[in-house]
Amino acid sequence: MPELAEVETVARGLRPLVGRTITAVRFGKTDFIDQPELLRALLPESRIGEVRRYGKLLAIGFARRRLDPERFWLLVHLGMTGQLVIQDSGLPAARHTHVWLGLEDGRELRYTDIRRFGRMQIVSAEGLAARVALLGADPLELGIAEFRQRLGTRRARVKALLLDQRVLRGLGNIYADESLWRARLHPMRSGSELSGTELVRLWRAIRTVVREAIRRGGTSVANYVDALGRRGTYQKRLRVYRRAGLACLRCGAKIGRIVVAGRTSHFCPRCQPRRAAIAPRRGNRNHHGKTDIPTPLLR
DNA sequence: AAGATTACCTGAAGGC
DNA sequence: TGCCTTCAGGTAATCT
Repeated sequence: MPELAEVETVARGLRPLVGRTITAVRFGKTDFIDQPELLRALLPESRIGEVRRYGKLLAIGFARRRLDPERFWLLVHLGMTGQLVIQDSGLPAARHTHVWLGLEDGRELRYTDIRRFGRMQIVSAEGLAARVALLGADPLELGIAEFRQRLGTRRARVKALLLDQRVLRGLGNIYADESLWRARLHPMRSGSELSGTELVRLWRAIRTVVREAIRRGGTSVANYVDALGRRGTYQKRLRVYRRAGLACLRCGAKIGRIVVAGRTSHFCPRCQPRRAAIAPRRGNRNHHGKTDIPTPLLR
């Protein structure tokens, strides 16, 4: 579910809680929490100092109010169906709510997760840094040079690269498909086979798609809601995702559906050809040192 | 190194 | 209505 745009929207919704203190912790199931006892021990009497997002990972910074001034971070990954919602403690909790963090003003920060693919844990500043070091670049922060370096040198399929959080952090199945459609690239193309122009197209497409998705509060195709329980509206802007069998909004061809990198991928077989639609020039040599075989220019 | 497969867990949707 | 299968926005482990 929650990809970069959704998690960013949740993070923004949580920021008004900065300065608030947790008064109580209550759990339902805890099998998705790393050391639930630690949360129970540290969170009460701790003040929310900061809310950050690294890709799909939420990091909520805390400081103990009394005792040691030690700071720590609550990491929350929403998985597929995780929700963090601020609610009045009087309201009945949704089914599958497993963590309640009471606030001094009578509200609660509640974590609900139907499938419990999400994860929660407390880490130190060093622990946070170690986690972030495993992640790739933020799609909105990296420049074209680094983008080229990170994708253009890899032989894996471009769809797999977009989904790999060590390459770029924050893209998931929806925004990967939407970005590839926008850039007119087949999901099975290899990173190293992409031309400079194609890489620029992809870099731009990702920025456009993700920025617009954030502006629209994310995509709600099933469960996703923000910290105030509101759905996003980017689902109205989707161009290929979940449109298999329908006409491509750019060329009219029938949108296809294949599995790439173990994930369902939607694409337009005409706009996103498997082979680069580049007219080869005489004497042009590809990376194998062989002359390019002319591929029919579609469209 | 990259890809395929499986697993984690629950619910929705479709076929019969 | 019920039963069965398939699929779902994520990630990690294991095998080839």
